[in-house]
Amino acid sequence: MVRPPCCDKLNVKRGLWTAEEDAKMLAHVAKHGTGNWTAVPKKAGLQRCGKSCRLRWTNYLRPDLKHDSFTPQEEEMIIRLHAAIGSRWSIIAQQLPGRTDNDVKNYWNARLRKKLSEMGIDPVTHKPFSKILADYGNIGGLVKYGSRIGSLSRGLKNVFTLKPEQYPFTPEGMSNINSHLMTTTVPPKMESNQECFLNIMYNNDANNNHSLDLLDQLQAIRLVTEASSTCTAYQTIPAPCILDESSTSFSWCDFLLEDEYLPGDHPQAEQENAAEFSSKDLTNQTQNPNVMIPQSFQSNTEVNAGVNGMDLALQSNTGSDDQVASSSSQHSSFVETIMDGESKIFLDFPNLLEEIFYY
DNA sequence: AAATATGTCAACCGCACGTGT
DNA sequence: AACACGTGCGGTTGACATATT
Repeated sequence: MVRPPCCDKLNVKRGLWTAEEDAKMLAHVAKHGTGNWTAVPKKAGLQRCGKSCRLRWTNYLRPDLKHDSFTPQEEEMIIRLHAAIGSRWSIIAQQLPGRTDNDVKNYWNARLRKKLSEMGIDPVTHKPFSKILADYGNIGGLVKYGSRIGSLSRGLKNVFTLKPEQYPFTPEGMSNINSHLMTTTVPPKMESNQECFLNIMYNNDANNNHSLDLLDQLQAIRLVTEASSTCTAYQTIPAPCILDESSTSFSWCDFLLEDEYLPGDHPQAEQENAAEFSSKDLTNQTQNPNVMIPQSFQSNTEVNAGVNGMDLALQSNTGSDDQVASSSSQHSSFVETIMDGESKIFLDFPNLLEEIFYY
């Protein structure tokens, strides 16, 4: 069933708002408050769609909005949160007082995405392009022109795409991709800047005053939402790079190694993990079957619970079908597994329901 | 000075979800 | 259960401003 348009498009004004329209809108809200937006145009004497009125209010006229440029602190926060939860602009905006989701989204698209790209970091996965292509090469498939590499956003649209003019090699020459990108596309200086940036942005920082709890919780949200989405998403979750801020030993190199790995890449680690999962950590797994926590991660502080969960969900999701199968096998269905995992997350982070999803 | 390219950001669109009937 | 409606969200567009050629 095709939904009818929310308003008669022939009789509504579109485009930029005039000062007069803004004044009418403000007067209406001052008198009647917000809500029932479909009735607002008529009541306020505006030839606008109700949706347009709401948008104008929420994105521009609201008195609590900041209209100045983003601060470095806000910029950093956006990058961190984007790394944690992706393009959930409304959630990110909630952590930045006076900013709207539209502000944050525009700022990301106009500035931050480009900034990261220029540093050789994929703005969607927050991983170096060279790493993404190296991983992609490891998969073993040939890359066709126009195929996606990295940039695994929910919508799968905002992607880093190979174009013939950008990478004018033939498919037969694909074996040269990695070396080409690692030696030519990312010069030493860029790598240095990249590592410095990543250390500052994603690793522990004594001067960092952002809420670790919040970021951990957002990680947990992403775990839940990603796990609750399609099975395909299991293979496309971006790496959680902002995570381990409390760990003093965490570095970018660790991140690269701890990142989603392919079965066979680390046979020893797989064995160790398998042993751990099968024995004493069973308790943890049953508490949250989607979050399998090996000993190496459990040694961290409790505040990393969500983070660890994310890491390991990634491992199980992206690397080992066996792990997924074993965790799922404790439940009668995939859906039950997801539901149990979700319940556990919200038990662990009860304030998520009150704070993060407060609208 | 004019043409073109690029950047910014307000606004629009379609879809999903929650709620009421 | 099915539908209508209101609302919110994320992706995209397009107008305008600014920079570059």
